[in-house]
Amino acid sequence: MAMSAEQESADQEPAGRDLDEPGTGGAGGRVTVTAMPARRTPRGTLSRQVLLDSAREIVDIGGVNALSMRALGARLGVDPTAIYRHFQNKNELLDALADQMIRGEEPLPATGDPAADLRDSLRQLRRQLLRYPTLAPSVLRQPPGTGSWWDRMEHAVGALRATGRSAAEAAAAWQTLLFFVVGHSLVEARHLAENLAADRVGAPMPTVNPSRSRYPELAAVAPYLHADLDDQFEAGLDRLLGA
Amino acid sequence: MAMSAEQESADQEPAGRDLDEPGTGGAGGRVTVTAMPARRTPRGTLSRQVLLDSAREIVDIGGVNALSMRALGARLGVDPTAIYRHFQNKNELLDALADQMIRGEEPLPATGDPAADLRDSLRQLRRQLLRYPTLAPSVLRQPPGTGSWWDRMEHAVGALRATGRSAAEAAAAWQTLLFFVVGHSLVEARHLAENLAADRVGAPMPTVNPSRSRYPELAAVAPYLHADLDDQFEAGLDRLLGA
DNA sequence: ACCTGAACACCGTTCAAGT
DNA sequence: ACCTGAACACCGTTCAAGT
Repeated sequence: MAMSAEQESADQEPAGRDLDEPGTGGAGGRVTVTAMPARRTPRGTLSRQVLLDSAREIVDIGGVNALSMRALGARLGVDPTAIYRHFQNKNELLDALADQMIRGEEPLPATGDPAADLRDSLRQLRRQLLRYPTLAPSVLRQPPGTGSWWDRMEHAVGALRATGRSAAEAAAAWQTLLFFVVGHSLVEARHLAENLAADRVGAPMPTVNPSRSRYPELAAVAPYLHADLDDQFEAGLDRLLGA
Repeated sequence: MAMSAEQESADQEPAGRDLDEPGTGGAGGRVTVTAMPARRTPRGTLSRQVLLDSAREIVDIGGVNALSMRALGARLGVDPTAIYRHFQNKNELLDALADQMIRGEEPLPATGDPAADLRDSLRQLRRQLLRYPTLAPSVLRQPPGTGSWWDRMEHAVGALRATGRSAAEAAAAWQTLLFFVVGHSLVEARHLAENLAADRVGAPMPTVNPSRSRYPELAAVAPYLHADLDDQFEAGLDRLLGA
């Protein structure tokens, strides 16, 4: 990741960062990631990679809403419209960002134990989404079966077949697993993003505490709901892979 | 629902509606949902319900990006800032919209066959998300265990227990099922939204056709991947509920 | 070839003013 | 009590111009 250390100079604003999709006007919580030494990037050094790295830093510090063409330009000491030499528009930039998030930086696990490798690769994907909580919903930009998904899919399907599953079984298992991991991670990511925005970190998911009269079933089951999200995730994998 | 029929007067613009999160400037594809008879809403008739209904119409016609405070005001013949009497801000409006999407309009199935009712309720949830493809990601605004989820959860957990599962089993099964349904539906919804934006409807998901040399596992498994998303969804439920 | 600057058509939100 | 209008501080993107 290599995030610049200078991020915490804007400590004056008490509120956290923006969480929600649209522009979010003047009210509290705007963090201007832009404010930087703003070393003017010399001509010819702008490139997709340079832009993507800066964009990821902005997202890391201020969330995806802090990422505007203007903020990105400012961070690099460059006119915002210069970005359009390298990306057709902001959507293309977000696509590329999503692709990098899916790919990640760690190699896919290859210990020789296919069952363990499969689980690890799914944990890896989850970790990757939780690392950029506000960017996580952008995974949906890359439909499974395109871009960075291919390598993950090849790896997972290979592992499934290596555990003795037929091609048909492996195909079906992969599709179900993937949707579970995506669903789980997106719900978690949203929760994480909300906590980051409110500057409380590590808050647990709201405990289900239903009124026994209105929600008798829920009340009966509440003690068994996994409070810990790691446990919940692993239990889901157990269920889908056959513990 | 009850969407006004007058939507297709803005037929001049060839391109579809906006898909992507941010404002999306001048380029093709902007549909102004605003253009309406703009009957001036008389004083005192503005309410949360009126605003939500109009907002849903805008989302239905132009996608979630067409929903701006200004557009909503214009649709009702009202100053945009009047909305702030009824919702603190746009996020609160989107929360309420998400809540209505999760709740839906059909009652939860209650045929007496708990296994069938459970599956039906999950299909219902999926349908509800696919009905507003661009709004679908907003389900993440309501974390499971809040708002409209409670009734769905009560219903599902009740059904699971009625099929003989223990409380612990029912809790674990529900959590896994929910994440699968959410993941599946969000991926589908994105695909749907993209097709609507491009004015091609009913296009299938991109077929996985990997090069046999780079992706041998994928190639072996490709024929078994469900091309049809309904089948894929049902297969996932089979897997999670024990066919 | 690559970047700049001004401009266009939008945003969400606040606040003083009107009825 | 409820709505309006002007204003503020933003957006993404285009296009002619500069170096």
